[in-house]
Amino acid sequence: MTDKQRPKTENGRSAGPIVVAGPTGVGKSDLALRLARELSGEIVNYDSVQIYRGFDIGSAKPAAETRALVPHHLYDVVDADEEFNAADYARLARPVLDEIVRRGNRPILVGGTFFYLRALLAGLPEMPGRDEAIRARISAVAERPRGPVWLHRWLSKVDPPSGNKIAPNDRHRVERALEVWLSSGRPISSWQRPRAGSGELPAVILGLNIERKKLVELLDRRTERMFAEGLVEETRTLLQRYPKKARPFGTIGYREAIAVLEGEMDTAAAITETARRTRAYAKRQMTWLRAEPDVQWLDASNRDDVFAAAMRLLRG
RNA sequence: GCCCAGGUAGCUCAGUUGGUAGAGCAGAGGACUGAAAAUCCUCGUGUCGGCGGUUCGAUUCCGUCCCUGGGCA
Repeated sequence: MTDKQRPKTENGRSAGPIVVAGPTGVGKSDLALRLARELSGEIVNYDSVQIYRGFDIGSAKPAAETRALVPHHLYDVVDADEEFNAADYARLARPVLDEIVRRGNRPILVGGTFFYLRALLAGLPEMPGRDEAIRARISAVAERPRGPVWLHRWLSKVDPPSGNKIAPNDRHRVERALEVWLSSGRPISSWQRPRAGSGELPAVILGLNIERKKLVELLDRRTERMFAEGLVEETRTLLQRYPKKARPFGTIGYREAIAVLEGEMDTAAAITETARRTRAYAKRQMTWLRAEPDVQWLDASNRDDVFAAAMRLLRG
């Protein structure tokens, strides 16, 4: 995205959404809040777990008091037992963004699920969506002893590029590719993203980053805090409302909390494991973001400094 | 002091019936087309505790010493 393409308002500021990105725990929510207050912004979540009702502690969801300060959108809008994915997210978020702009405010996207962000900003190919019946057939095969291998061979036959690109063990992608093939008769690799420009939303992407060692410290402490603040109890309550196989129960922290409730892990082990997975997650986020073009990197070691740097960047 | 079990990759360990060794985890890098906090891919030379001995060759067998854990005194 060049400055030329970016629409300008009367005062010369770019009017597109601001995206706050970076690994988990760097202080994205904090910066987003400050920016929102300064720029009459409204916050829009793009975190795949914070979107769920009731998954608060483990997802580090902004507190109610914080949310009262500035409009916050797309938190607590999905139930854990509902099917929800990136396409649903994009469908949900697009009108929210439009309304904010219509109100004359600035959308500030904050979260960590860059796949959702991409689905929203760049769009997804207009290919068939999820089909539970087809899914069921495919996973029935996947359950068999050599099932996954068989599925991957099948994929390679009907869609060589995908067979080549997707690892046999990457069952989510193998199964989705076959799902598209079965429901459309077309290989998933033949579906293209919508043309650039059509519906694409211009955005300023702020990438927050801090030294890895410092981040790890922050994450370890945050994990301990989550358990101290009652992550296990929160999970116990949520399990009364949603089936254990509900998607968000597989996420970082909740999976471990369930293990504690079932007596498979003691709290200390759960904390270690959660911290471990959090670090791995932060790393994956950095990998994604590094490959993303047009990210404006900011040093997030100090909260006041990032804010100042972000403002300078947005005004300049 | 004696007996037993160990000392192998940052950690937990496997293994070599003697030919200088390999998994998981950690760590690093990467992928990402409706499960994405998910799912997956790539990367492992380390005086195999020290010193001697036997041997063409020892991390592997023998001796001895050191260290750790447990037991007995």
